[in-house]
Order: sequence, then structure tokens, then C-alpha cells
Amino acid sequence: MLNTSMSDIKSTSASVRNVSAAVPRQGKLWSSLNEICDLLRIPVALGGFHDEFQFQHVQFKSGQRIHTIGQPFDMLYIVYSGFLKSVIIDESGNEQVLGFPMKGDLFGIDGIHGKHYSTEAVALSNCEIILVPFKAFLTIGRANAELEAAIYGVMSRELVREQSLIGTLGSLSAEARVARFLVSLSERFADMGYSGKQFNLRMTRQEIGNYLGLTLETVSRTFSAFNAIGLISVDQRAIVLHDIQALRTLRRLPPSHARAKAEAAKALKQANAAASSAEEAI
Amino acid sequence: MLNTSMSDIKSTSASVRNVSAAVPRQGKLWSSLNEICDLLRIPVALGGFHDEFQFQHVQFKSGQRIHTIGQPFDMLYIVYSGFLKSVIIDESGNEQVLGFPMKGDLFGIDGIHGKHYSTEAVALSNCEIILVPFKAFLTIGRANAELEAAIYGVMSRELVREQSLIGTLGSLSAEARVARFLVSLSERFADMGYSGKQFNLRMTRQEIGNYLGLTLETVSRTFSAFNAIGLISVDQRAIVLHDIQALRTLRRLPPSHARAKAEAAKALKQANAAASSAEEAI
DNA sequence: CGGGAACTTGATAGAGCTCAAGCGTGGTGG
DNA sequence: CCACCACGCTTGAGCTCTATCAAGTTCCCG
Repeated sequence: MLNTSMSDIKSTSASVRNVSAAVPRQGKLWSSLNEICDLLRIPVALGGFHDEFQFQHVQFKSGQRIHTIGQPFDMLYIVYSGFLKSVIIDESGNEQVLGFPMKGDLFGIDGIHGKHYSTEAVALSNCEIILVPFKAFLTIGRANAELEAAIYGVMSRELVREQSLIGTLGSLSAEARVARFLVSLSERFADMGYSGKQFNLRMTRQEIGNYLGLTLETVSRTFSAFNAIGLISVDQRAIVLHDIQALRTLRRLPPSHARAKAEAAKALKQANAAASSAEEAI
Repeated sequence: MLNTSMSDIKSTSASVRNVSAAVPRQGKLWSSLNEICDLLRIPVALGGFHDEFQFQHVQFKSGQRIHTIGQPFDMLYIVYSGFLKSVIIDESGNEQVLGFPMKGDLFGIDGIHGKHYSTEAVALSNCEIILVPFKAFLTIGRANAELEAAIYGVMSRELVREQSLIGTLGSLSAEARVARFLVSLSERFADMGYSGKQFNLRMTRQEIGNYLGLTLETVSRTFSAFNAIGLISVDQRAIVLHDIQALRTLRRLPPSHARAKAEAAKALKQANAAASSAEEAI
């Protein structure tokens, strides 16, 4: 067992209890501060002399919870690889998806205020997560002013991301929400070095819908509609974006009956043309 | 003119330009660090020995902008008195209200990431705002570890507040959104030492609707419906909450036609009772 | 190969939006 | 000081978008 190495890290028994469900098996086991800054897209203006700080990696299997609501806070987490969702659960048990953390994202910030997590993070795939004890986090900030400013920047970034989600939920049509969701995924994949044009969704229609304030049926229908007009190709989780710019600026699709009429008119015209040419042939 | 005193504060020309529109006239002109911690509800475990830091107050008149989108970031702001709204404006010019900062709230955090504000803050009433240069903010954090942790806590609090708004927008009916909005206002007024039971709205129906992802008509109708069933009393901006607990847990009003039917049935029963007793009297 | 979860598609209904008209109110200028 | 005007608010009617309910199909995992 690797429990011996795990006992080295400075973390409370609470987090060890939680983390023990996920046994490190493969992959990197520790990251230096420099690697972490790199992951978080913090410009490190410092030479690589901060190797005294090492942060443990932990593997989670799809479906496992990294932290749960109400659990005492003592860790921040950084995604090294894999895909997660972060959710709140309201008093009547309804989930609300808040985001889909992936490589380079920091999560768990909501726990700082109140000393308990107010959200829950669930692995959507096998994941490798870097543990950052909050105490260590504070220590690092104190040790390096520049880094501390960057840390505020990362938290601010998260705030801005949420504000943009509020804007989406508050004012966009279902189609526009789905379109922007795809664009935002595309950009994140591109950032991670993958194709921004084609990728696999890591979440269900249900989760997408919940995130966007829509039902899974509406998400599915919208995908189909985008597919029908050639904006994208969808096959289950596989997505190809054909016109990212159109998706980015889309506000509302022409009403389906208008589209149907247009299609019908076009088909009719073609049929007539065919018929007349057929007549001519006779 | 008070420009001489304003030139004392350490702020860039950009912020001075902006701030110069609002001339300090009355009220406190400076706050100590201890007063600020108090305002932000940070438990100050330290004696009042941090009086070397002083932060300027500035008055804004209703309608004035404290900062605008794209403006270079160098200040955080704390509301000393008055009411504001914070908004983002999307690429096609649509506003989205993100919140209504009031006494004790910190705003401008969104500017840290990216060095420019991504939101705009507008005074809804005459306001007194405390200027906190970000540089000074960082310096304070470095000077006092405890305070720094508290600062992270305030940012985290803001994040959690936004998450709760996302939950509201993502899954609640119009009625539930309005109900919770009233409850949340009530709690904030109570925190500030005012009545949580009756207060005046400081924002228009339009702004409330925008904040909640609804139209102003829906907000108005919902207020009227709550008023009709005795949950609240509304008269323009004046609000009285009669049953806060009901508002807190409300998910959906019984459909209006059902209510109408119920009302009709009740009225009928009463009428019948009256009729039969009248008959008896005959 | 079987079973369950995820996804698609259709039909229907209703919540909330849009458009429209009218009223109250507060601020402003004559 | 009054009259007017603009803005905010209310209320109504109709319509649209999206949720809901209901099958079916596909895919994946055991």
C-alpha cells in the first residue's frame, strides 16, 4: 500500500479519510510549485528555485467524489488530468451543475469562506488531482508576493467565469446557451492542446442541461437542430464544430417552422425543376 | 476644492480622473483598517494598532458610475453607505445585473484578473464608497497573515454568493426567484441593522427582472400575486414581508386558475352558507 | 447477449415573454 | 405653485419557447 507515502503529506485526518478512497496507481505522484504555476497559467517570473514545495497527486476513478458539501475545508485542488463536474445541491435535493473543471483548473475555493465546502466535486472520468493544502497555499503566498498576486488573479478569474455563466443563464435562448457552451468547451480543449474543432463530450445531456438551465431533451434537440443545419456534427458524445464563429454569435435560430417552410420551398422548387425537365424529356 | 487632499492618495491618474466626478462633500472622509474589517464582517483578532493605514471615502451621486467595463484596474471598493448595481454588458450591448452591492460589500474584484474591470458599478442612490488601492490591499495582506486569510475568505464569500445566484437562475420558477430575492434583501437589510420585515426597494422592476433572468412584467405580476395572497404588501418601491418563511421555501404558486377556482369555491361556499342561514331566518 | 443508462424524437401544455394600453408619481420648468 | 412630461409600474391578451410526458433506439458494460 502507498499509505506510508500518504502519511507524509500535511493534511488533516478528514482529508486523508476522503482521499483514501482513491489510491495512487500510476502517473506522476508529486508536482513542484513551478509545475503548478504552469498548470494554472500563472506566468512564473521566477527561476525554478521553489522545489522545496511538493504537492501530492491522487487518482480518482470516474464517479468518485473529490469533496462533498459540508465537509470541512482544508484543501484546494488542481486538475492534472481528467474531467469533473462541480455541483451545489439545494435544500430540496436538486443538483445544480456549476462547472466542469478540467486540466489546469483550481477548485474547492468555495470552501475557504465558512470553512466547509459548499459544493461537491465529482469525477466524470478517471482523474489525476493535485492536492494543495490551504495552509501550504497561504505559506506560499507569504513567501512570494508576486505569486500571491497571481493567486488573487486565479480566484478573480474564477469569479469572472461564473459571472459569464450568470449572463448566459440570465439572458440567452436555449440555442444560444448550447452554442456558447460548445464554443467554450472548444476553447478549453484548444488551450489544453487538443483539437478545438472536434472532441468528445465528457458529460451527459442531463449534466449539460442542468449546467445551462435547460432540460436534457432541449439540449438533445438543439444539438440535432445544429446538426441539421450543418453547424456541427453530433454522434452521441462525439462533436465536430463546423462553424465556430456562427456558434459564437448565434442568438436564436430561425424558427423551425420557417426553416421547414424554407426547406419545403427549396424542395418544391427542385421537384418542379426536376418535373419540368422530365416533361421536356418526354 | 478638495483636490489637494485627493492628490494625497496613492492612485493612478486613471482612477483620479474617474473619481473626480464625485466630490467629497459630507460624511466621513477616511476609514482606518479596523473600521474596514468591521464593515467587511472580518473578525479582527488584533488590537487597533493598524491605524497607519487610512482609506479615502468618496461620495457618488445616484446614477454615477464607480468604474466601467474595460477601465484599467487598480482599486477595490467597499460600500460605506448607499446602494449600487453591478452589471456586465455582452457583445451586443445587453446588460446583465450581477448583484446589488450595499453597505459592507466589496466590489471590483473582477478586475484583478486581466488588469481591467469586466463589470460596471453604478450608484442606485447617493453612495459613500471607500477606495482601497489594490497595491495597498496586497501590502496589508503581507503585513498580517490572519488578515490575508480573511481576505481570501471575503473573495470566497463572493464566489459562493454568485454560485447561489447560478442555482437560482438555473432551476427556480419565476415566483421562487422573486420570493428568494425578497428574502435575501430582507436578510441583508437585517444585517445592516434595518428592518428585515419592511423596506424600500432601491432598484427598478427592470433591474430586478434582469438580475433574476425575468422581464419586468413578470416581476411586477409576481409581486402583485404575492400581494393578493397576503404573502407581502407592495406599493411601488415599498415592501412589507408578511411571511418570510413561506417566501423562503416557496417553489411554485398554485396555478392562478386553480387559485381562482379555489377562491370561487370559497366564495360560493360562503355565499351558500349565507343563503342557507338567510333561508333559516325566513 | 441481456439490461440499463444515455440519447433521440414526438406530442402537448403551460410558464413566462412580447406587445400594448393606461395609470401613478416625482421632477422640472413655466 | 401648478401643469406637464417622462419614467416607472400595473394589467391584459396572445403567443412562443421550453418543459413535460411518452415512446422508441442505441450504446455500453457486465
